[in-house]
Amino acid sequence: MDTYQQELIRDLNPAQKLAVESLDGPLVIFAGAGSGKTRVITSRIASLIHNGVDPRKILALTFTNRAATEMKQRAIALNPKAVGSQISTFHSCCARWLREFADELGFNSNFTILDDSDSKSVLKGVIQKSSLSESAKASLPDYKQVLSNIKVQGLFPKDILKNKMLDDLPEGFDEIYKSYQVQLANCNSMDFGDLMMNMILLLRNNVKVKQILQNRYAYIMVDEYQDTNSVQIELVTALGQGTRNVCVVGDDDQSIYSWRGAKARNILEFDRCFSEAKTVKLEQNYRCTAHIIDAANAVIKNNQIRASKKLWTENPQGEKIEFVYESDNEMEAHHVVESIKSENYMPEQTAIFYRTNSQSRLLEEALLRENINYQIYGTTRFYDRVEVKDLVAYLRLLVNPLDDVAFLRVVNKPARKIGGKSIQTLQKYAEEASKSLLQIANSLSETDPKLFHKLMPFLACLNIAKKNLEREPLGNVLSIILDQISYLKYVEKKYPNQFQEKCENIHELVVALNEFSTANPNGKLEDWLQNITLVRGDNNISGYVSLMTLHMAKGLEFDRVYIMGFEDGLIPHKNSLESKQQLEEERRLVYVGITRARRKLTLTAAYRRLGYQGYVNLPPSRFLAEIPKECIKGLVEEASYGKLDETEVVDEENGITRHQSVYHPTYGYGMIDNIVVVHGKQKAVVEFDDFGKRTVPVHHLRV
DNA sequence: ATTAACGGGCTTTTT
DNA sequence: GCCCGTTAAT
Repeated sequence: MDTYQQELIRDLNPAQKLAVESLDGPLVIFAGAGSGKTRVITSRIASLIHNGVDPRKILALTFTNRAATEMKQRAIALNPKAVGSQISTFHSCCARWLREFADELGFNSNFTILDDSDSKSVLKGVIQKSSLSESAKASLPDYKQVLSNIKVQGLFPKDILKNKMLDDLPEGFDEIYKSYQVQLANCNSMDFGDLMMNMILLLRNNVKVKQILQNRYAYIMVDEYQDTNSVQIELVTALGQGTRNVCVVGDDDQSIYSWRGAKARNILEFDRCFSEAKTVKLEQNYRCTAHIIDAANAVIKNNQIRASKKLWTENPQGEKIEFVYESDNEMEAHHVVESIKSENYMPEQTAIFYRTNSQSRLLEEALLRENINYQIYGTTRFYDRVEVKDLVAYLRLLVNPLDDVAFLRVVNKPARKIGGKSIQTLQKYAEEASKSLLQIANSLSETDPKLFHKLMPFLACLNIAKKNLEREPLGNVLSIILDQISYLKYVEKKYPNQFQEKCENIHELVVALNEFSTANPNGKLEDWLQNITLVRGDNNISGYVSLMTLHMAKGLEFDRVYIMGFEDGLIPHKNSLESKQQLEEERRLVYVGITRARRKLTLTAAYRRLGYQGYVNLPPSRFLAEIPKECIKGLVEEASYGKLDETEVVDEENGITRHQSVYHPTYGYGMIDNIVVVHGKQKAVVEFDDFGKRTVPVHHLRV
């Protein structure tokens, strides 16, 4: 062993060393939270290259772009040659391979990748054209969910027809599925599921492609293996069949994507495909305080379906976990923000987690009020904004003229008096001629001059933009489009209140495009487009507090963590209360959340929560009762966990009851809306005449 | 006859 | 808050 390798494994524990040194042959690494998983994988990559393996023959697959980026950066830090290795997400890899082998599948390599909302609108069109009953047509969201479900199981339309066991599918699903795929093929487009499915199709049926890819990669590593679905398993096994140097890493206790087709038992059954596989368990946690690890272990041990494994740590006990029970969700947000202000953790080392995306709104408002910079991971993505999606649709049409989805999105934006009827006739023409909407639109000058006239400005804009595509930086091409269609004017008229914000987004888009052109002088618009569909903006900006769902939190770590909405109905979610399996997954979600915190953790709940319609009362989460008392402070009576206390609290002594007019020394006059217990103390929720709704201690009030 | 604008009903988690 | 069905405007 030379000095480089000695340095690489210095201060690794024995299990980690074993994992880094077992380079050849199949290997399963069970890696508990904070057990140094990424360090192990990246050291393996560095070591392989150091041993003379061509970096390009190393493939590492992850689920999130963030994981891929981090892995790549850390591998490069250990061995600069790792820059040549392919480290990216399943979806990006598949997209890359599919562009390379598109013609083998009858696609053009500039195909469009449809995101979920695009896919939904195609599905909507297909259902409307179908011969389904009206009542079946009404349940569109069902179809979208079923379709995604079917695809993550790797079922093609022909499998649906054969498989009579799938008889709980909605009416006419097989027909819808078939025409949906035909429609997508006509548009030279693929949805997220297709990226995986089409790759499988190639590997199954195309020996040439299979051999090329098997020879291309000598070492394969898969992160978060507990989250793989059957299609991804098939992909990994097919690619790894040649050299059998397949290393998978995961933790069944962190399996939180079963609703997306992930099968945690994949990691337990890895040796079914690779019978000679070795196993390594990483159980020492280097991340969290002992209190946090104790709490996490105590919670997860209530799950019955799991491999035996126990996380331990040598870290100090640290501060107790804190439970905070506030009167409503607004106060909950307020409390978190005040807490962040009062403590001195670095903003980029502070994170706030919640179960549903909608919970972020109040929190954002509270953070904005206090001028705390924050960033949201995941949805509400920049590229999901209407104005950005519209402009991206214009760009998509430049690259892929068959993209009917993009066409339909923007043909009438800004309004050009092209509504449902015009679209119908256009679709009829297109179908008769077997052309895309854009192609047929361009050829209407004789057949339908009236419609053609209405389409003119739209078509002209695209033509002008296309002419500039070769010679101008991409941002300038977008500016030309903006100018041609007077898009800013349209936005100002349609969204007067959000005009400035949307302008900034548009400007940012132009800048992003120009930056891309500068960074990749030979970069094509299609490369940029693929990136924005598959890559989310998710880097950790310094000076910013991070907000995200519990699902997004996996794989991250922060000194200071808050988990909000720790209530039965949110955590566990109300839709998961029915089955034991679903409840266990919710518990794993809590486990993931807890183990993100390095130093201090706060769980918050609200007595009542203002939702889409009025207030709902949710009891504190049942999972609180599973946390040992010595790890946590601030709990109210145990009896209330998982059960709602309906009794109204009234302060008889002071004559304070609901709907009572009161006076507060700071806020003046108001009316009591409700009286609640916070931290065992009575507080009144008061609607003040001049200050709106506030929660104040009862003893500050005068009748 | 068509298109544009307005108000009502739901909201889990994501590549 | 977002998507959809209804009404008002052309």
